[in-house]
Amino acid sequence: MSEQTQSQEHAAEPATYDVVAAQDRWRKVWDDLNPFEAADDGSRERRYALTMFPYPSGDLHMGHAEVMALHDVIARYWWQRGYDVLNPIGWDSFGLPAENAAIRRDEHPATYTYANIETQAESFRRYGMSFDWSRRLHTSDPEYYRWTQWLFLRFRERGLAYRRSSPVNWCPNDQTVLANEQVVGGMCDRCGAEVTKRELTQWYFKVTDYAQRLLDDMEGLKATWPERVLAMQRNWIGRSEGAHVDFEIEPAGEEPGRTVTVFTTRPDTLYGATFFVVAADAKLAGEICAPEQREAFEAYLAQVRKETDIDRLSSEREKTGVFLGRYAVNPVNGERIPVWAADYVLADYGTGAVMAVPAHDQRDLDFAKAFDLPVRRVVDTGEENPEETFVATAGDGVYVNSDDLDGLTDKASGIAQIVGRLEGEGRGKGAVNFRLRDWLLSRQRFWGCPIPIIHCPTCGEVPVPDDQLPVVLPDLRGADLKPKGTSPLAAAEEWVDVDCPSCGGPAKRDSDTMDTFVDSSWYFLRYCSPDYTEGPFDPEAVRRWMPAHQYVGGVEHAILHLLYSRFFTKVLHDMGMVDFEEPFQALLNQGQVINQGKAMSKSLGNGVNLGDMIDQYGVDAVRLTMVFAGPPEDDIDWADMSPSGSLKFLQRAWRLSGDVTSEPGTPYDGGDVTLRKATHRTLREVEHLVDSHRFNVVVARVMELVNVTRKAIDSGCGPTDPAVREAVEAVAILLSLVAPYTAEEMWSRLGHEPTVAKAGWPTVDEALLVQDSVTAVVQVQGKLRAKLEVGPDISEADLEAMALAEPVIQRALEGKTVRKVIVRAPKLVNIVAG
RNA sequence: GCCCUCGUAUCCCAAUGGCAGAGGAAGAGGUCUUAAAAACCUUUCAGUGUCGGUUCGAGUCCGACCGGGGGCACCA
Repeated sequence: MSEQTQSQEHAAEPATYDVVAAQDRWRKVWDDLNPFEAADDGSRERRYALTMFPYPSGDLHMGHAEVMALHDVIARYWWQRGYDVLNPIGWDSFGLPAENAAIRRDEHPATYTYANIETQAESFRRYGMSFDWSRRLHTSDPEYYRWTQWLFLRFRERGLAYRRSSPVNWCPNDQTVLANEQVVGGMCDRCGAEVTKRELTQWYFKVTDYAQRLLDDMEGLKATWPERVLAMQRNWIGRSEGAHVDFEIEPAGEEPGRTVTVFTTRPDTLYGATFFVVAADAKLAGEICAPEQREAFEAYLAQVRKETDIDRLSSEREKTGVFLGRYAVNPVNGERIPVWAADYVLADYGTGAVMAVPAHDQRDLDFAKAFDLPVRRVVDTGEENPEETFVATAGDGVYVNSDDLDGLTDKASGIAQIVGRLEGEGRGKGAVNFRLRDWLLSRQRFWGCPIPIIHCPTCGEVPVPDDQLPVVLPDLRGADLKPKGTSPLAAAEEWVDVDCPSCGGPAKRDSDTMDTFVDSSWYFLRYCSPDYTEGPFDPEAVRRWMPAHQYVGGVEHAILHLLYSRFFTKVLHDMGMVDFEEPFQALLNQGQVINQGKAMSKSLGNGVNLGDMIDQYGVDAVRLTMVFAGPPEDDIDWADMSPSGSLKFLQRAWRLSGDVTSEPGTPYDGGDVTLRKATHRTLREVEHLVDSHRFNVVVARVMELVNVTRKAIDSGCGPTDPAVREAVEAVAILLSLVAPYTAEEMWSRLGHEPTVAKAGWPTVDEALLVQDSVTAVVQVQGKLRAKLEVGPDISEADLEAMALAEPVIQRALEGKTVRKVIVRAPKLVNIVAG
């Protein structure tokens, strides 16, 4: 500010505050006060505010800015309400990107990772996050992954971690296997390369054992989790009800007969089965193939193996397959039907074999058409006959050509009858099948948690004894980490070669590492007792804090991380280690920050750098912008944002604090009632708004309070009125949820000691919530006709009488009979007349 | 194809089934200023995607459709 303008100012008060200086000043004060460590002493009710821990890739971006701002509103609100808040932070610090970056830069992944963590930690501090830094953890620390390994071994003891050979998703670029969840549209979730299949022996978690419980327990989350997340998990688990039906495969020449079970959701169409299909890449196909068809089958199989998921996903695809030279016998009518191998049947769903009912399943019908196989309608739905139209019908209808089912008219009884019969004859039974597959957890990469298993030629799989955990990653500094299709760990001979813990003979360590989703499936438990050495967590500490009251994070983890964490929690429950079955009581998914129509990202070049925004507008303006942008779960279009508007508002709020002329501690009692009412009404409303996550409306309410306070000072009760002090103090406390630096500036200017973050929520005076008069609306036939000023506790009878006495109403009712009067005192009267 | 979700002013968005507008952005006008910025004041703008139903009363509840976003999908 120039000397000239300063000399013209009456009050020597500047019109704005120095954002940068304020950030520097309060950052130091907060570091000294350390106000956000959870006391965990039982003096106050506990609340656990959890935010999805970040992956340490470079510095923070606007996505972090949004989720952190929203999350911090909740945590800071809880502090103000007097709870003991657990608001921890940590890093999901194992993973491929660090490894790839390290290969590019020719340095150790740990160097890159821990440097990024420091950068992000510093940015979070600058951003004013109310984290409890004393509980910070990193999943790549041996003290952490020791317990990841320990948990793996416990899962294995319970039969929930096992090894098997099967075709797996393979990313040729990252040179590692992927879980189903990491394959999106046939592409690698990480690098976008086309995923292929490989036959490999891999570790799995038996998440399918928990499919039904994962589904059922979502009932209890309905009120507090977003419906779309529950819907996604439901889709992913993919429960379907039907039956297992046994078909005999006839002996053929030397080949013996055998029983093959199929899963079907339409056992009632069994009489319409005209052929039988086995997944070409299932073991079964090779086993039952007749010798004279062997050559044709092998050729077909080779062709199928070459296909990528992209090929398979294209919907307009012609059906392909090959006859296996064998016949199956339909258990209900003894009919012989040919057995084919095809790629439209999946080896890893159901039993890898289906009964084909072309009349009532479009895929089977397409196949029948391609190979000129018979079609037989067994349900007449009233639609055109699929035998002629080649359009399968799937609805209810009258059963035909179905022996004892004939004449039934609905699916439910058809299914019940045939399943009953099959069960009676021992040829089938009702069954449930899930789309969910077991979780493939091994990865052929270096920067992950080693699998604590030793392979011994004599003893087989031997777990590393608990007292030898953790199996620490070898220091491969300088070694070649480039992906080669086998884990880089396999090449570290002095690490791999060990004595068998069981027989003492020479053995080798398992050289795969775990999927990083294993690390993140239990970190929220570790936060409760991050230094505990007797187990992954202190059961008592977990009992005190868990389940987390609020989890905040991106919808991109709707399936993967959240499903896995739920699975882990249920297993731990069954092990008796925790006494709850769901880890996250409530879930909030923030939207994405969109720029130029797409989510911000480095590769698209549409990113807006958080540091730049902070330099330009300050931390508080950025936080306020993110919170005010709209409902938290909606996407934010950066083009609609106005951080400069946010800064303008903050300065406007801040100016109020300089106008207050009363002393701190002045009783508010005698203050201007109108302003006091506005203050107390705002506080009460904000309580409800925060609880229902309508943070954008919280900001609007604070703006409103700032506006009326401005008016009160300039043209109302004036700056000396205690109500003004009360209002401005309330504004500071309210702003402390969103704009901590500005709030602290105001609090200090109001004559208080830091920190405003712990000032405490003002007690709402119920008496000040009562309005002197209310505007009652009088409607005739639902249309507004008059407004009345009435007392808030007017009786229904009085209000009705007043309404009917109103001249406007009497005119409107002329020549009509009043049929009904609806009175909702004190707000509304609706007169029905005719 | 199945499932979830959203649709209010120029834009972002509010509105326990009860007066459609709280807040912001943009626009217009004004006060202050030599001027501009800042600040302050005033002000314009929709009948809620469409159709139907429930109700005394529907932006809100129900159904169908249209449009946007998302999930699942050769899953038998």
